Formats: sequence, C-alpha cells, structure tokens
Amino acid sequence: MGTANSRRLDPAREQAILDATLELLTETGFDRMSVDQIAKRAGASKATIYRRWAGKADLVVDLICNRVEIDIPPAPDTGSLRGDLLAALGAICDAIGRRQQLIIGLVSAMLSSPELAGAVRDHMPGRDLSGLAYLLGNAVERGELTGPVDPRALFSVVEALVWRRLIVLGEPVDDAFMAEAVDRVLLPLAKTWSGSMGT
Amino acid sequence: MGTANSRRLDPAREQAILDATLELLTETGFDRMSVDQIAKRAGASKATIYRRWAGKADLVVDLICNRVEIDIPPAPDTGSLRGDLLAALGAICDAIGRRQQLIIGLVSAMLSSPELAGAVRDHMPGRDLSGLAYLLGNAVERGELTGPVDPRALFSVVEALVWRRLIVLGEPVDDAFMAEAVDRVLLPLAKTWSGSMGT
Amino acid sequence: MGTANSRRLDPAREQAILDATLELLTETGFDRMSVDQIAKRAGASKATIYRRWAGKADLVVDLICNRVEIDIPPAPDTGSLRGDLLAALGAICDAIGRRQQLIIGLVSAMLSSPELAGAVRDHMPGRDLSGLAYLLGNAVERGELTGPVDPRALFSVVEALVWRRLIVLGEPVDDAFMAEAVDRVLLPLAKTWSGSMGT
Amino acid sequence: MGTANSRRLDPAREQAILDATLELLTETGFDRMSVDQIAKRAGASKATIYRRWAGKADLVVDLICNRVEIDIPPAPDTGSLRGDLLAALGAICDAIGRRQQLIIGLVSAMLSSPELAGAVRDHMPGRDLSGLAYLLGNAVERGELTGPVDPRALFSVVEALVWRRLIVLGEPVDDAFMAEAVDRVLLPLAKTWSGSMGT
DNA sequence: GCCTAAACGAGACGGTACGTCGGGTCTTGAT
DNA sequence: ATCAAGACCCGACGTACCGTCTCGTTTAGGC
Repeated sequence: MGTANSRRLDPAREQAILDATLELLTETGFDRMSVDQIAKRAGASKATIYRRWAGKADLVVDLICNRVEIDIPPAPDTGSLRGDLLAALGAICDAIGRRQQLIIGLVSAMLSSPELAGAVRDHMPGRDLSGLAYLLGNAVERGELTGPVDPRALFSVVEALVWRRLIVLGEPVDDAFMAEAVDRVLLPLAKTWSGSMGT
Repeated sequence: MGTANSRRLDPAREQAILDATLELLTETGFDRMSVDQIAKRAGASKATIYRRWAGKADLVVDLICNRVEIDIPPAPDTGSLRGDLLAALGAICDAIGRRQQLIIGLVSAMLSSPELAGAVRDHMPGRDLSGLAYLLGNAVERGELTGPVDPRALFSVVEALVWRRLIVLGEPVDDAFMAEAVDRVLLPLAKTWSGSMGT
Repeated sequence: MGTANSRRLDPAREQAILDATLELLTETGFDRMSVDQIAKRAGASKATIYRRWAGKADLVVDLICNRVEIDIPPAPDTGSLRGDLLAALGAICDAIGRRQQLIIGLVSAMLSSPELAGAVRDHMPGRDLSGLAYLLGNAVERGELTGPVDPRALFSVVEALVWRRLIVLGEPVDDAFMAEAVDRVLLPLAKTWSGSMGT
Repeated sequence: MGTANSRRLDPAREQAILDATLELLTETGFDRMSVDQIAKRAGASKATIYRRWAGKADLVVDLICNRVEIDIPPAPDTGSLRGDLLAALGAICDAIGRRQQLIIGLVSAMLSSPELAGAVRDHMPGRDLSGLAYLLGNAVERGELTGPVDPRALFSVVEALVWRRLIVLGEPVDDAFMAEAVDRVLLPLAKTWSGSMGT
C-alpha cells in the first residue's frame, strides 16, 4: 500500500513534513520549534527534511509562500463603499488573524537571512487584488467615487497598517482597528485619489 | 588607573558591551551574533553581560530603546506644508536608514519573545512629536490646512509606511518613497482630517 | 550485450562488488569505507549488495575468507630446515604483507560483531599445512629433527607471532622479523618437540 | 561543596567521563557505545567530552593507555620455574580476562585510525617486566636454567600467544591455554635460550 | 595602610539544536 | 526476476550557542 515514489522525492513525505511544520509553528513559534521535533511529528527523518530544504528558515518560508493559501474570500458587495471596504478588510484580517503565529514565523525566518527574505519577496505571489478592484469599481458606478482608484496603491496602505498593528503594536487586527483604518485612512484616500486620477 | 566603580556595576563595562553589541548587530544581524562574540569584542566576560541583561534579546532591546537615540532633528520650516513634511520625513528616514540593521535586530529580538516585545512597546517612549505638531500648526496658520490635525494619527501612518517599506518590501526609505508617501498619503490625509476635525 | 544472467543472482555483479570492496578496503580501511561507496564504485546498487550479504562486515568477511585466496606457494626445499622454514615463512609473510590492509579490515569486521567473528573462525578453512608438514618431514629424514613435529602446533606459534607483529606492533613482517622468528622461536621449538613426541 | 576547578578542565568531570566510558565499553563494546550515552551516564555534556578528546576513539585510547592500570601483581615464587611461569601467566591472563571487552575496544579504536594506533604504541608504557625478570633469575639460581634469559623476548612470545587466543581464536585465556603455553612454548624456549645466551 | 566585599576576565559546564553522514530497508521503472 | 537508482528511517556524529557557575584577581571604601 506504500505510495512512496521511487527516484523522486516522495510528495507524501513532503506533505507530512509541511503539516508538522505548520502545526508546530502555530503551537510554539519559530524559535522554539526544532527540526528534530518536526521530523518526529512527521514520522520522518531529518535527512528527508534537509534533502528538500536548506534549513528551518527555508522550510518555513516555503511553507508559507507556496503551501498555505492566504485565501481572501470573494467580493462582498454590501451596497456602500464603506461597507465593502470594511468587509474586505475584515476578510483579510480574518485570514491573517487565524495565521498570526505563522506570519510571525515567516518574519522571523526572513530576518534570519537576508537572502531568504529576498526569496520570499520574489515568490510571494502578486496577491489577488481583483476583489478590491471590483469593490472600487462598484463605488465608481454608484457615484461614491468620482474616478478610478488604483487597488494596488490602496492595498499597500492597508498592508502597511496591518503590519504595524501586528508587529509594531502587537495588537490584534480587531473591529476597532478596522473601523478606524477604513474611516480615517482608506475612505479619505480613496476619495482623494478618485478626484484627480487613479494611477 | 582604572575608573571602575567598586560595589557598583561599572558603567564603562556597560558601555563597552553596548558598543560591541551595536557593532556586531550592525555587521552580522541578530541571529548570527553570539553572546560570546559580544563578550570577546567588549573585552568582557559573559557573566558581566548576564549580570545586567537577561539575555541576548534583552540586551538588544535595551540598546535600541535606551542607548541609541533616535534623534529626529528639529522642525524645518520650509515655507510650505509639503516641504515641511518632506523635510520631517527625510529626517526620520535618515535616522532610520543609518540604523536599518539595528532595527531589524530589534524586530528579531521582539519576535523571539513576546514578553520582551511588550517591554519594548512600553519603554519605547512616546516619541517626541512636537516637531510634527509645530509643522502642522504652521500649516494651519498659513491657511494650508483648514483646521488642526492630530500629529499622533499622522505619525502612526508614517510609521506604518516606513515599516512596510523596511520589513515587508525590504527596500530603503529613499527619496522616491518619501515623495510618494507625502504626496499620495500624508498630504491628502492631513487635508481631509483638517476639514472635519482634529482628533 | 550484457553477460548478466537473468533469473539468477548475477555472478558478474557479485564479482564487481567484491572487487570494489577489495579496492576500497585496501585504500581506506574498514571504518572509512561506506557501503554507498562500494555500490557506486561497483556500479551496483545497495540493494544488490544487501541481497547477498548481511552487511558491511559480512561482506568483508566473505571477501577475505572465500574470495581472496591466501595462496601460500608450494614447499621450497632449500636443503636445510632453517632454510625451509625461512622460505615458508617468507611465502606466508609475502602473502600477508600484500594484503595487510585487508587483514586489518577483517579484524575490524570481526570486532564489530562477535557472531561474525565466529563465522570467520568456522569458515576460515583449516589452512593447508601440507607444505609445512612436508618440510618438517624432510627435516626428520635429514636428521635435523629427531622425531615428528605437529605442523599445526608450529603453525599456531607462527600465526601468533605474525599477528602480534601486525596488530600490536604495527610493523611489517620483514626479513628481520622472519629471521628472528625462525632462529629464536621456531627452530628451538621444533627441535624441542621432535625430541619428546610429535603431538 | 563544589569541587570544580575554574580556569582548568575539571578533573572530576574527566574522571566521571572516563568511568562512564569504562562501564559502557565493558557492557556494550566499542562500536555500540555512543558518545551521547557516555555523556548522559557521566552526567556530562558532549561539549565537555570533546573539549578534552578528539573523538570516541581518542577517548578510549586515553582510557586504556593512561587510566586503566594493567596491574600485574608481584612475583609469585612457587619453588619451580614452571610454577612461577604458570603463576605469572595466570596473573596476566587474569588481568586481561577481566578487561577482555576493554582490550577489544582498544583494538577497535586503533583500527579506526592508524594515527591513533601509533599514539597507543608510543604511550603504551614499557610494561613492568621486573616480575618476569625476577622469576627467571630465581630459576637460574635454582639451576633450572643454565644461563640468563631476556624477559622481554619471553614476554613478546607470551603476548603473541595471548593476542592470538583472544583476537584470532576468540577463546578465553583459561587454564588449559596457560598450561599448554607454558609447557609447550615458554619452558622450552626459556631452556633453549638459557643454554646459549640470554639476549 | 590594611581588610572586606563587590565586580570583574576568563572560561568550563550542562543542555539543546544544528546540519551531516552512514547503515540497512524498500519501492519503482527498465532490462 | 534482477538490476540501478535512490528515497527513506534511524541514530550517531562533531559543532555552536545559550545561560549558569566557579574560579582567582582587581579595585574601592571603611577601618
């Protein structure tokens, strides 16, 4: 019944190792998680791990960049720009909140080695901004915005606010945060940008 | 000949250790820097280090929070809000840019232990925002802003953008970044906020 | 094109493996020689090795006991007992000297597992002592010995002296050694034993 | 109460490690004994072991060469050369028999690395042959030997016979062995040698 | 000017994790 | 059916670092 592939690294082992890493990363964090623990929990051997990844940091980076899907659910359409933004931000924050420990692990790994950080930035796939674009398009149609707004620009601000909240302030991305972010920053910016142009 | 104080921890040793830490942190980063290296370079003993600080992370935190002065030079007054904001942001980015490695070390230390992160947040003193407040006040007087703007709120956005740039993007805080931050984010927000109220 | 026998363990593979083992054993010694190396050099697979032998030690033991013929050339007949003994010992030492590394490997393997050591002792076939017997017989006929001498007993002493030289002293079995062994030990013992009885 | 020496490697730890090594070597043999086991049983850390010795082989060699005294009890004086030789050989075999496992470990270590083997041979202190010399002297006085006999030469033969018994034959050095060794080899040689000269 | 007590450098120590290597088993695809 | 290729588990290896501890020395400050 063995499903092991010969000649090729066995994908089943790979998955077991990634699963174990995910669990341990969530439970104990990056620093306190050892490669031996991962191997033991995955029922794997350390050699099997090092055959695929260069080390703990590399493993975690691969895990988060390529295996864990930061799936942000589809567009919300609540009838108002503010509601849509809140819903979208809520979805993002939800996804992040459930993986807060993971993200901290990722940052730890990136800080461990600059080369790795570069790899993360390259492989971190261009996030799907279609939801945000759709939402902003709706607002234009509704007349809430006078012109198009670049979703990438808006997202970069969202990203900045979320990271500051998590890393610098160390506080959760809760409703209060979201409300303030939308009302004080995102809505004003969207309206301003839509006035001139949407680069 | 020695200037060491008996009965009291010798401040000269402390300084030597902090200096060595600063050097090594800048040269090699947090992870690759070992306490033994610090001790050797400071001509100190590990015991002397551990007599004062709880560990590597604690040492780095203390170094950055209490010893390295993030001195943001005084207000600029260039005649326009945009110029003032650019100048102020430039000063901040300058101070940060010269200590980029340090800041990454600080983040590493904070991620290493949540308790420590809390300590950092508590001791990271409320930054001196008088310069920013002064600058915003001038803009009101000049008529560029229609009402008062909370410097803390504006600073939190600045902070968010800078951190994203450094940690997430891994790019330097250069002129292009500053110009975009001011023109696309800070000025719009300041104007919007000054219109309604100055919370 | 291949000469490989299907359906039966291919003797050619066996020989290639043994050859590679012999080479590596001679070059690097027992400990430093790995099964992977053997496989690679033989152009064989580890599975093929373990299909035939129980392990590294077993392989080496088989190699030395059954494959490498410790061929001691025929009787010399130099006209005197001393000359004959020297010639016979010379032949033995020659055969051993050329395989010194091998023998050390054998001892390593035996020390690795007592069970194996037993196997070696059982399979190390009663060496062909006919040459020695012939030589001793000649000496009796010549009158150099007053009675028969058990060649096995004499050989066991020879064996002991040779092993001590190789393992304990770590010195080669050269002419000086042989001369001393014959003159100081073997000849006296042969003469003594022939006097009383020939057990 | 701590007896630890600062600035210098603590002899107490050294002894604990050597004791543990001795135990494990006797219990499980050289190959099956791991450095981790030694460390655990000694209540020491692997670093402490590697601070002193270059590896497992080096440790074992040092243990046997410099720490375990192969104490051969004093001269016997039984009234006859045969009795004296039997008693002396008995003492040697006793000492060896109780450390058979150790000796096999030593040989394993020596075979592991030729450099080490050299070190052993150099540091293996010139055994105390005064007992044997005394015994042979007594035999001359008694008239059992007609002239002096070199104890070193006789000992080298003893050594050879004992090693062959242990390593090649893998049999214990028991009474039967001793009797045969004395009657068939040692006594004849001693008598022969004493006849001509005692070099 | 001694005497005591603290702080110091030096560095050994127990631990834990690292990344590597070798032995022996097993599966796959090709011959 | 046997083979090469090589992935796999296991467990040992030797190294590095952390944070603790103990030495013997230096340096003040109180007598």
